[in-house]
Amino acid sequence: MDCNCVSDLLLPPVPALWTPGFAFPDWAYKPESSPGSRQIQLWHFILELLQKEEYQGVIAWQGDYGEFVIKDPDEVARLWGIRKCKPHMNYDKLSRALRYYYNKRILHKTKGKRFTYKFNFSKVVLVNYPLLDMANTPFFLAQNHFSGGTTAPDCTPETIQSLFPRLPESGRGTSLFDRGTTAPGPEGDKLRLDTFPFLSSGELTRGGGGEQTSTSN
DNA sequence: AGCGGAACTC
DNA sequence: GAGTTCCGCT
Repeated sequence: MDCNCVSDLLLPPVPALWTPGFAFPDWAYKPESSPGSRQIQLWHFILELLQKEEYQGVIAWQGDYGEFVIKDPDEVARLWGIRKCKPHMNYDKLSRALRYYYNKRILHKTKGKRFTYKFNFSKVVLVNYPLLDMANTPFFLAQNHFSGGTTAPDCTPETIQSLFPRLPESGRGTSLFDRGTTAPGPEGDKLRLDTFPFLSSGELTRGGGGEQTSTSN
């Protein structure tokens, strides 16, 4: 009625554009919780932003594998607020939700680095596909993951946008509600098993709290 | 900035 | 279960 975010039907598939050198496991994306849904998980949304180049000024991969930094906390919070139709979202609240993932071991904080978190992809995978046979799975070949991604669906853009002071036109010139930004591209992204360290080594090892101390900040 | 408890919603 | 909102503490 008031905020019906369910127009995730006619969204085109997105090209598997990825940051060079950063092979991200696309299968981490849950097909069910695609672009339109307000039931999207936060970590999922984060992934969605990270996937798109236009948000690299806002949030981007940085540092170790699975590590990302929120460059513009307010903006990320705003985008999250739009997606969830929560006009009063802010980074304070968002970070609380992020903290929720600590216990779930989906995320953890990179200590010493501001606004920097790290994914536990091993956990992410287990959460989504508990019985997934990595070696031979259709997910690797035929994954139709996201589309217009960050596009706010039917939260009535006009309504939402009126609630949010900042305009998307500023800086990067990325319209939040523009669905035509992603051109259809080659889907032949052959994912390689050896790009996922945790499958063999398992990077989930964090003994008892003693972690790496960063050089910055 | 970052943390976690607690009450609350969906 | 997955946040959201509010809070006090470091």
